[in-house]
Order: sequence, then C-alpha cells, then structure tokens
Amino acid sequence: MFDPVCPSDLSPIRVGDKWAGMIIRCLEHGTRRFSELRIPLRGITAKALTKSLRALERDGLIQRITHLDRARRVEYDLTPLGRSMLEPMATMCAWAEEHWEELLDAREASTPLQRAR
Amino acid sequence: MFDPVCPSDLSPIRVGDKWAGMIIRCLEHGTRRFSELRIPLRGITAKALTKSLRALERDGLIQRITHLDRARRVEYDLTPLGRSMLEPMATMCAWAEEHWEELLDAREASTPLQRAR
DNA sequence: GTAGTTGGTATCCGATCGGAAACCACGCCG
DNA sequence: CGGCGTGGTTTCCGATCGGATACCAACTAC
Repeated sequence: MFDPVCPSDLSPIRVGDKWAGMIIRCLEHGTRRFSELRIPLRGITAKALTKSLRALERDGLIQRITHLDRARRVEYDLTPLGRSMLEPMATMCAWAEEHWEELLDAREASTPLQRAR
Repeated sequence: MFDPVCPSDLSPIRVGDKWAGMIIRCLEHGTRRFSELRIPLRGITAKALTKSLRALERDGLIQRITHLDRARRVEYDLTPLGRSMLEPMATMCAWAEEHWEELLDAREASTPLQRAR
C-alpha cells in the first residue's frame, strides 16, 4: 500500500509524526487491528506504531478499543474528530499532486553546496 | 505577531520544520528582509532562520534576492509555488480553528501514565 | 507441553532538531 | 578610527526521532 520510497516525503506538509498520516488513511475505511496496520505500513516497527497510535489517541483522533472476548484483541478506529481530518488532508494531497512536478524540479535544481554571496 | 506559546503547536498539521509555516505567512503580504523576519518570529535564532529559509528555497517555495546596491541587502519573497501553498494552509488553519476546543479537550483528558490492559 | 500469534515493552544506538553563544566579513556612519 | 547594523557561520549541547533487536504475558492450536 505505502511505498517504502514514499513520494509523500517530498511534500512539505505533514500530519503528526512520520506515520500518523498513513495511519489515518489506513483507518479511513473502517477499524483495523494492530497487526493489520503493520501490513500496509511496510517495515514499521512495533515500537514506532505504538508510539504513533498513542499520540493519535492522546490528540483524540483515534480510539483504542480492547475486546475481551476470548483472545486478546485490540482495534483502532477514527473518532469523529479524526474523521474530520480527512477533508483537509485531501486538500493537502491535491495540492501536492498538483505541484508534484514543480517540487521535483526545485529539488533537482538545488545545488546544495553553492550560495552566491 | 506569533505568540511564544503558539497555539498552532497544538495542531497535528505542520508545514516543513518548526518555523516554515510562520515564515510563509510572514511573506504573504510582500517581500521581507532577514532581520525583518526575526521580529515576528520572536526569539528565533539566526541559525534556525537561515536553516528554514534555505530549506524553503531548496523546495522552491521562496526566493532569495541579494541586492548589491549600496549596502548588503537580502530579501525573501514567495515564489508562485510558495504562494500556491497559502490556500491549502488556510484550509488547515480553518480546520484547526474549528476543532480547537476538541483538540484542547482531548489533550486535557489524556492521563499520560495510564493504559488499561 | 510446546510452539505460534497478538499486542505490545525495554534497551541501545546513531541521526537529526533546535537553542545558546561566540564569532565574522562587509559596508556605513560619525 | 571605532563602533554599529546586516546577514549570516561555527561550535557545542541536550532533547527528540526513529530503527533494530530482544524480550514478554496471555491466549490458542496442535
């Protein structure tokens, strides 16, 4: 789902920490379990995922639900507040897509070790 | 202009590094000089400002103009690309303002050292 | 009973962030 | 001549980020 060479790193806009934005998008279409989230977020470590989830929960964007039926089972879901972020996030994505080429060009054109005095 | 206890730290959305978003807004109404930028960005160090400006320049969002008339004089200006960010940024600000109370409540309600098993 | 899954924690590490403070080249002003 | 303003750079430092690795308790399946 998310490319390890994720192009979204190019965008200057970010939501929370490195993974938060992707997590929110993963939850867009319904609740997900801890280990389900690890699949699309290729290579995320348990520690990193836990940390991001806790931060999102603290900010009231997602909800953590522990089911006690039978085995251990934890689900994560967007809160209404979290869901309300999808709209501004879409705006940002649209901007990034629209100016994709310009962003790439700017990066390429920058000669990192020069600065005219 | 920018409160040292800036409420925008509460928003999970960020543009570039710590200062980039504010710098862009400072340039919204016209070109600014290095030392002019330091005033609204209360307490920013020269190093931090330089770093943010270089990053924004590298990403093609701002333009650095050195005037050689008389004394040393450097001006910073938004590029069209940079200016195009104002719109999505406004969207984000609107979201943050709209959900301001909820964000505050969520932070307050979070008891950092508890986690039910 | 023992191996596997789930949902994590704990520890270590190198890289980066961001502030404080010192320094500096250049030009101007008195 | 000396000091001041401009636009930085350099060094140091503590805090944070994010990855790798090891470990773990509870439950289930074989």
